[in-house]
Amino acid sequence: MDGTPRERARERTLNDITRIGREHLASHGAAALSLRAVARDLGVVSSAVYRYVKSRDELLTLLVVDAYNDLGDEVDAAVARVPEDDYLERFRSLGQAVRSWALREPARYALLFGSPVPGYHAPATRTIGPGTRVVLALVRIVDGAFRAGAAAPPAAAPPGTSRFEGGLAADLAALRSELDLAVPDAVLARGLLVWSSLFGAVGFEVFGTYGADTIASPAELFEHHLAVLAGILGLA
Amino acid sequence: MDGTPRERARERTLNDITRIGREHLASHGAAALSLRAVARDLGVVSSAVYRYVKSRDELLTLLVVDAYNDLGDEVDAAVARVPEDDYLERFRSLGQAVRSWALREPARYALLFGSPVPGYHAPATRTIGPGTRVVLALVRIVDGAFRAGAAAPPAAAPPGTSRFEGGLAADLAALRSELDLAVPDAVLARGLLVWSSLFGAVGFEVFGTYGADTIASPAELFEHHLAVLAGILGLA
DNA sequence: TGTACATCAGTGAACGCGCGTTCACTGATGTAC
DNA sequence: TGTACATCAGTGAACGCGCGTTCACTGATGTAC
Repeated sequence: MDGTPRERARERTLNDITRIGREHLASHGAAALSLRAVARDLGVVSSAVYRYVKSRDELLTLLVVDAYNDLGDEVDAAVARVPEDDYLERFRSLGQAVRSWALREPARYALLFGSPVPGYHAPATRTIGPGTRVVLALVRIVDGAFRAGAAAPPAAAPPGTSRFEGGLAADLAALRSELDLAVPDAVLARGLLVWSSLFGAVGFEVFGTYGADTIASPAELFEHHLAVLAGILGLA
Repeated sequence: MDGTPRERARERTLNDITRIGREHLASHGAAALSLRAVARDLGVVSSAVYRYVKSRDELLTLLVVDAYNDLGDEVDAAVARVPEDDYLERFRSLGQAVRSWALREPARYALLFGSPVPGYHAPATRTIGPGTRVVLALVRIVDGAFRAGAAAPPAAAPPGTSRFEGGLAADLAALRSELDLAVPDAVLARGLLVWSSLFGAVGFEVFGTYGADTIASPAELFEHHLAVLAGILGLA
């Protein structure tokens, strides 16, 4: 709300650009996102967009960050709606939030979790923060449950694997210290599995990998998946 | 090897086209796949390609089917390498085959399991068969293990879900009769979860969703994931 | 075996389209004195 | 309060590029008699 009129106009235009970009993403996909088309919809000559955005890639970055934050906001809100000590319900709420966002915004979901856009590399400095919000929220739930004694850690090593050693143990240790976690390796690794499984299930649904005629009740199937995933995390 | 010389030449050229298509897929992504570029690499004028392929979309379909079959062949071979009654090992072999194919062929993996190509719809009649080979192989393992009494079915309903009812129960029943399976709902549904989880884990790795610096030992992490997934299928 | 004809692969030009990016410019809005 | 100057949004033309698809054509290969 503050800033000179010029600054406010500039911000409004930037918002218009990302909004139009979102719309093009939805209708034509990330690979076809074009500055010229955005300019057209903005009602402005194509070169004018360069006052706001250095290049097509920067527009993509804008949209990536925007989408990560939108998803992150929604997930955080969904989690916060559940009492802090109801870890199972917090987890399910997180999962449902991811799914419903993805179904509502398939193109933005594809931008974040689908095929990489050819020729584009998201600059880590700008995307890492927003890009880790969901997994962070998930890990916080798992860690909280563990600290509260509300999660039954896996009794034995899963069949066929040795205990955690070598590179993986180092990865897990680094994560634990970086995020200040209490969970042991076995639980943290399961948290990562649940993370990728969640997006696997959502991706199959959003991208239509289940045949449409095969699974007529995807919502129920997803409910089931969440329950099983909660089970492997030991959430009561 | 048979057919007239003309027919053999035609087949050779068609193979060249799909091979070049694969290469372009790998270097530029599906959305940028272009008949003109393929023609250039084939050493032929762009309109000549239309003798072999009706349109760009048909080339994409060719590549989709080709990729599904390549993956399917590799998975089938990996599974067949393990004794029929070693269900756990057959499952792990399947998972590893999917992962190694995906890492070797990231662009083709993206074509099959990544974002849909904007404006392109795979014709079901040609892709359903090849597209279901992996899940079929997986379900066969799970069903075989169940029939042999080698899988411990989940003891109780997962927490927070009712028994299978309504649409989901109908979906599962349809699958069971269509594929001539013996597994109960609870196991079949877990099979579907494992299926999507497998591709979730592979997709995260192929698409770089784990930060590269976060997970330095993805192979070990994947081993772990497979073991846990085998566990939720009750494979000994 | 030879000839007439049909089939087919590949050519080259053209259609109309869209793209990212640069550049010198106009004119309005803001700022310093 | 008024004037001189700086800043900045937006213009319009141009650059060189690539795309899918159609069309009438040439010339080689195959086939029927």
